[in-house]
Amino acid sequence: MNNRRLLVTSALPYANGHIHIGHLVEYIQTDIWVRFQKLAGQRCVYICADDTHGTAIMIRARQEGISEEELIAKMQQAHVADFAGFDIEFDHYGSTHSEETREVCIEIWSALRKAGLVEEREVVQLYDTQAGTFLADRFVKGTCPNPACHSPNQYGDSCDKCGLHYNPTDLIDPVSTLSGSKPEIRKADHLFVNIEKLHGFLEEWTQGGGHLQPEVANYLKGHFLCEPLHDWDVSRPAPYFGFEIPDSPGNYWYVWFDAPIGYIGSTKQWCQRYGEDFHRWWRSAETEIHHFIGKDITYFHTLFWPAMLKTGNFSLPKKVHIHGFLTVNGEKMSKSKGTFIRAATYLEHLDPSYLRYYYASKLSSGVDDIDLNFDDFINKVNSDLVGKVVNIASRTARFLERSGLSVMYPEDGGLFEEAVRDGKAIAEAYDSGDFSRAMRIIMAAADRANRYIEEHRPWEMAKQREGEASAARQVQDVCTVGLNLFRQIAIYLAPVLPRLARLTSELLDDPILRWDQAQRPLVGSRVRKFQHMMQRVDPKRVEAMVTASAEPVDFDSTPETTAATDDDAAVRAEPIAGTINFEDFAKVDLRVARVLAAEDVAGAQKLLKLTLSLGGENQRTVFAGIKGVYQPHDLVGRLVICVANLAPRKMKFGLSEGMIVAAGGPGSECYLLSPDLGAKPGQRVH
RNA sequence: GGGCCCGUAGCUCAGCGGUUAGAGCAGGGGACUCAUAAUCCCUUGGUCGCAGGUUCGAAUCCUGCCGGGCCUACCA
Repeated sequence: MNNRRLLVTSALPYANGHIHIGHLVEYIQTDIWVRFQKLAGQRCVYICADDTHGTAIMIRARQEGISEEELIAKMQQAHVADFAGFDIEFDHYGSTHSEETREVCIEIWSALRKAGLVEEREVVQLYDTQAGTFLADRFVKGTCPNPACHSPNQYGDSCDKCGLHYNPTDLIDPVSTLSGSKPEIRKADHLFVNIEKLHGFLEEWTQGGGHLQPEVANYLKGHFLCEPLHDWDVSRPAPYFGFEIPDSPGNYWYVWFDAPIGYIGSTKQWCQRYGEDFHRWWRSAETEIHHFIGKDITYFHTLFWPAMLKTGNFSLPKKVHIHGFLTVNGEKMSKSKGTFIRAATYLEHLDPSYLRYYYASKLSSGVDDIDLNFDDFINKVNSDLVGKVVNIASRTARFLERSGLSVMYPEDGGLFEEAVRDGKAIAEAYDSGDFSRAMRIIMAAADRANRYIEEHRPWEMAKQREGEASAARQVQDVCTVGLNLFRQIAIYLAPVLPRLARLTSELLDDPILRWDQAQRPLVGSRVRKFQHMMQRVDPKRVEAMVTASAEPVDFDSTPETTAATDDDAAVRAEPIAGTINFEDFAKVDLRVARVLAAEDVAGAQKLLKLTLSLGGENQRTVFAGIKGVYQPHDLVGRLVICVANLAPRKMKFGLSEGMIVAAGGPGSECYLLSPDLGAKPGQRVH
């Protein structure tokens, strides 16, 4: 396993949005893996870049009134800053909008042509004459073509009301979301890659060689490779922000064609910068290529990408590491709930080490989703990192400020050796991507260290009369053991917590640079004055971060949303009730009703007597506690909502056969609900 | 509609065919006071989503169902 050459990539973030905590799962995961490999002595290069092309970028630049180049430059700057804030250390961070990427695109394209894999076909699409562009499905809205549905305001691919799938050209009254104008149907020639011709190769590559996690290989086999592969549409007609296809003027490569090529383009830039031989990295069996991606882009990285590399005569990935998605508190990230947290927002409130450790403690080599649960997050970080790990240094280093570490490593009951043996298992876990296993082993070592200190009670010996050399030496020995156990742990955690490794290096005046430093105890060296290495997580800061994230500060919000300025007084006064299922809800029969008559009830302080019509002969007498808020003559004729199947209740003034619904707290304001225009008495509310 | 993944103690997860199912955190009791109310010892707590099947033996394999997450859509 020694002396490997590794070229590692994370998926290229799209230049249309900011980095958020969901993205960070992948970059932190990759960074930990890379740092581990480097620490272990491998030659390892971490390459990434911004993904900059496509319609979305073009549109966004127009909206902001700047050029695409300005937009992507601005975004790249923001991305780089976010990554740096989380200690994600790329060897090179480039852009797909580069000459190097263009060169490689041309190279692979020529190879595809030469291999006879490119075909031209006509595609019918909607075209926005005002914006001067073809419209992707999501840029068209109209009425659902299903005669039984006809829901308005549906996207160009399917109806979210009836579920029908159709072509954007089938929409009734289609409207471009870009200009609001009515698009026209136009034809254009597109270029397709016939990857079915590489079916045999893809079958072999995906199913063997350990290039993919077993569940991924299985998934591809069952769903793509069991039948002919579809041609891949890789061109888009002008206008389009991207690279124009040299032998097909007016057509551009689709963003997903050049995005992965950005891995190679960015490596090329790195090679030029450091005088490396490009061919040794991308066209040589001596280099292992490792891609880290999310499961949503499996398809591109495990079928198209290997097909392109193979045809272009580049090295194929040794492994594509696929991770799941992030949920927050068990749910998909939500802008309104404040769980859609941008990297920059996180950094304003919390230490990046917390998130790095938390993700590490949850990541396995599988494709499972991981959940960020804030209570768990606070507990885990405080208890594992501050209570256990940092605590070891905190309770021993102070005793060694004067004496330094013992000159000979003392007898420790085999603890140091035990942790040396752990190092092997931890290294294997890191290498295989099973970080949560590594964290578990490390925390067990931390528990042993704390127990050791507890049992040997250095503080008692320290209290003994001054001048007792033997007692002083005992304190020194016990703390030398404790601090060495801590140092091992800091080395093992260095891929996850580079900051802690740096602080440990400073404390012991001995830089942590290599994994195998954990195999030999440090002796005789001085110990600097101890300072806190990590603060506990303050739950208030987490809360503040969520609150800050709930504000609609991002550029991505859809135009339909309104900035919410309402306060939460009502919800605080009366908290949301426990969850019910649909059946519970369905038991309540709410109906539209018209007020036929309304009268004061003699002797009653709050009640009005209402006669309601549910249409036809259906009439109800209802006593409602709204006297003083509504005048009887204002109610007659209006529509209200009533609970139609509520058990009748005998009241002092007569039988009430239902209830009308109103908003507002008890005894305070009261607002009757009424249906929108067009509702008829007797209609049920669903 | 199709698919992938998950469902084990209050919470987060490990175990993935073989002794009485484990850990951390939280809860309860005690000890200690060097340490960022940290640490140490003891302890409560589980029909391993449900129902069938395979097996000498199933949390672990198979089938179906239920619940959750996610992806995708004339492409699966």
